[in-house]
Amino acid sequence: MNRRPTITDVARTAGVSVATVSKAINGRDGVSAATLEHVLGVVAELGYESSLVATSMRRGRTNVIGVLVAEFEPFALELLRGVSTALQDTPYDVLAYAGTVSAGDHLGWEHRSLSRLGGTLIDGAILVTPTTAPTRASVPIVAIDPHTGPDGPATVSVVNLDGARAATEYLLSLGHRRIGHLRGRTDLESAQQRERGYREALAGAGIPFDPALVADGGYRTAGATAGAHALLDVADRPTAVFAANDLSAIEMIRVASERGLRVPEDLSVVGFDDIPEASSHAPQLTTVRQPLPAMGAAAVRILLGMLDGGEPEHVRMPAELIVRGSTATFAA
Amino acid sequence: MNRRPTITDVARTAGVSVATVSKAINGRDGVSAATLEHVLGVVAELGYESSLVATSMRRGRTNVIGVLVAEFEPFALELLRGVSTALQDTPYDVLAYAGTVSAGDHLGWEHRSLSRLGGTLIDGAILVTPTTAPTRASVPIVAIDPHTGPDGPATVSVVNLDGARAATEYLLSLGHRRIGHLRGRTDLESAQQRERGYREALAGAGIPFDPALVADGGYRTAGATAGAHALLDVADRPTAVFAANDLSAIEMIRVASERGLRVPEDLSVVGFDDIPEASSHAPQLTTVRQPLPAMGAAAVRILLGMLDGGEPEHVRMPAELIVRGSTATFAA
DNA sequence: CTGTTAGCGCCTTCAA
DNA sequence: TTGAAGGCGCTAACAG
Repeated sequence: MNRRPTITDVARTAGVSVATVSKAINGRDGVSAATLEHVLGVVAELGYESSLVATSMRRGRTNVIGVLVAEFEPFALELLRGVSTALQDTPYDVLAYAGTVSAGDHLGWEHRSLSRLGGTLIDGAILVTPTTAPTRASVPIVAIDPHTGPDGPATVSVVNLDGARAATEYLLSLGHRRIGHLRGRTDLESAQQRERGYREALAGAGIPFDPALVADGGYRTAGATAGAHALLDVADRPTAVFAANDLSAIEMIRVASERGLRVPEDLSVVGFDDIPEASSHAPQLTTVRQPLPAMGAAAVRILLGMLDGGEPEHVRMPAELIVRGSTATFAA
Repeated sequence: MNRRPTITDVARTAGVSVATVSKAINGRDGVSAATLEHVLGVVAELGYESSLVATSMRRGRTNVIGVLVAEFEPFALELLRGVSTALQDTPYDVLAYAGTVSAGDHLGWEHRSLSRLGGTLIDGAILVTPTTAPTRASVPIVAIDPHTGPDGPATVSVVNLDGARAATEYLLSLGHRRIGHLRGRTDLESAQQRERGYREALAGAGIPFDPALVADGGYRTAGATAGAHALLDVADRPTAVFAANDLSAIEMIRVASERGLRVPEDLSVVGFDDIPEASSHAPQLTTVRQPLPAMGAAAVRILLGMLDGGEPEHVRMPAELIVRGSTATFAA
């Protein structure tokens, strides 16, 4: 647990000033070949690496991109893969940060994380499903699955409306007429669009909208439990459910099973996202795929562009229905 | 892109000194109730959050745990989930860092990352499959799937030997006699143990070891390609392959398919890890499961203990054979 | 070519 | 109860 060597240790060992060491390390000129070699030798010997913290405090740039999340859940992790891969051959390192929300923080985790890391530790940030549209950011920002629609910061998202419509229309094509919706985090544009897609598909099929068939899921397993029960408690219970994401779809299935319903025989369920769990689940989940790694990569591209003086962009990527085993034709 | 508010901004706005703001924020006493309220009001108004960088530079602790990885691949991501979950109800935030290896860095990414973040940004570190046993660390460390065996830093790993033996014995039980091994990163203890388990199983069945049936995979997709080809190039080619991890198992299957071999009909393949891809792959992968989230949680437990003055521990978790579709009986 | 100085944002003595 | 001063490790002026 001995202290890491600092630039001062290097300077003392090499018998030169701290400034000279700094110059040597950073390849500035104004250092003789002999001194340079000597200093670098000491650096290697001591195993010195400059402190990211001190450097970033002094310098503007750190060459680190931050991926800010509320929580490391599958959705964020898949994005992270894409981000990481896209940053592979750039000089940037990736730093993923999950900030716990302090109790009385009204501004949300993204504000806190941004404020704590931005301007110092990270050169730019990718926000995953932020709960708010960050204003006054100190670094360039790209939001994935943003709070608001295309305005303000740069955004990357899928065509949620089309995806949701496709999912619902697929259930309709299977003969279902009582179709429930376990909706997502209503503060996110994605959840709103998915509900809208659901409604539009119903309307297109001439089915009147029944408010009782929509319950809150909040995109999270824990949050979906009550909603799942609620949907199954409806007198004329739905024969199919379009859940706003895979996590809540999986919870929907779990709750249904708990109540003795078989999926897909007694209840069809469609999710959204296509996280890895979707295909490893039993039964495998019919879902709407978001190209998560590609979305992460797109966010990187935009962010690097912005760091280079470019304009914020708004990218929409396609969503694709993936039919698997959690859906079946409605047997009246 | 306006600058984030600093403590100085708060002080100026509130009409007090920086020191007073600091005390107010950190709940130190020596601040009158009136001043406290006023200052906190300004803090809220300005949306001020202390800079993690500046704070960590000045203070020792940051309440941030670092998960240091070479790359965000599935193995690391699954661990990250466990770490994140385990840290949920603690005051610690999680910071995952993937440091790119600078060209001529002999000491490895973990040294660099540790040196750059340790002692300043993070209070403790969890190292994922480090390439070297870090000495002289400035913060408590737990290594997952460590370089060396149980000595030095705290470690978390599975019983690789048993897992590998179980995998190989399963292939033997299916009637296979020519069994290849696509081995892992030979610098890691896990890869060595897995090869040993493979050999012991063969020996136990009275099958002489054939060096031609062992090829290097290096745990990575790209690294496994050549090894996969090599195994299939052997005159009397293996009818089954035990790959040292899932990523190389999947690559093994891809290469086999490319050469017109069907899995599992013509070639059985077993992996190791049970990353999400294992079950979503077609065919689903027979593999040896590592309880990755649990391992991440165990690392957290140990690390928090060490931060609390506890001793380093060495935890071994069980590995379990999961039989799926990539293996079949050998039809002579 | 080298060293001295100042200061990034923050917290902690120590004085007033 | 408050504020002034120093310093964490580092880099960018500037001076020698």
